[in-house]
Amino acid sequence: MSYERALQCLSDPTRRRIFERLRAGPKSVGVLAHGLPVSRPAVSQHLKSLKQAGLVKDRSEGARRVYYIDPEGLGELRRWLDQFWDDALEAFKNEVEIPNTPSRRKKP
Amino acid sequence: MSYERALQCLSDPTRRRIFERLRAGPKSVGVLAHGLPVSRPAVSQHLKSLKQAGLVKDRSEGARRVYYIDPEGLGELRRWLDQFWDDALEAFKNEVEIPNTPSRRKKP
DNA sequence: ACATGGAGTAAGCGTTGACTTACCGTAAGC
DNA sequence: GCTTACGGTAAGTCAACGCTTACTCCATGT
Repeated sequence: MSYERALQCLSDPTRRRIFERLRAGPKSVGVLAHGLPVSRPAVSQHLKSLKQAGLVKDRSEGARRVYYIDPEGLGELRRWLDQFWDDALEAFKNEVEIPNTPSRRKKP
Repeated sequence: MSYERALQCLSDPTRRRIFERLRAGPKSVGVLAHGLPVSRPAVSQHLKSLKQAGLVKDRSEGARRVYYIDPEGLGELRRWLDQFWDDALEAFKNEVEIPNTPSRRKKP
């Protein structure tokens, strides 16, 4: 239902960097923002998008908010891609190496 | 090297529609444009992007240009996603259901 | 209670990018 | 040859979006 959102989210480089940094483990917003070339509010906004796309979850840990990867959105994306992959491979076999313009050829 | 481009490409709804229509088989630009809510030049531009991302290939068939899905870009995307997926699942197990704010709780 | 730090929200700005119309090259048919 | 269909390119427009600064809320510590 929302692989569209996941794609949309992961298309942005900054958002991807945030997401990839979460791969090492859960991190707070401040920690995520530190080392990125954008301000902390920007990171907050990106995290909001990622959350809506089902790509991350968060829990509050005292005053901090800790984010971590949610396999949900990633799974949807994967399913969509896999289903595509199968069809694509099969269709590709029928189309491989059909020469360009079999009708007429330029003669210099 | 270019899963970034693939993501960027597939994030656009129109481009996705074009790409998904190619799943049924190779199609010319005109056929692709017909039935889409955008003009034919727009489709041309999208196809250019898709091609640069390694998501489609084209061959000329007389006066027509026929596009079809190229598994190359799809494969890169899939590899990136899969590698992510494994890490994400494992990391997720350690983080499931940690309650919010174990320290202090609101009492109404 | 007050001060501090961590994080989400609002408003505004600037850029990116998806779309349009108009134009140009090229291949097929008369 | 000329004409017609097909498709890529150019230039310009407008909305979407990523970022910033400012403000506010909440949780902790002294």
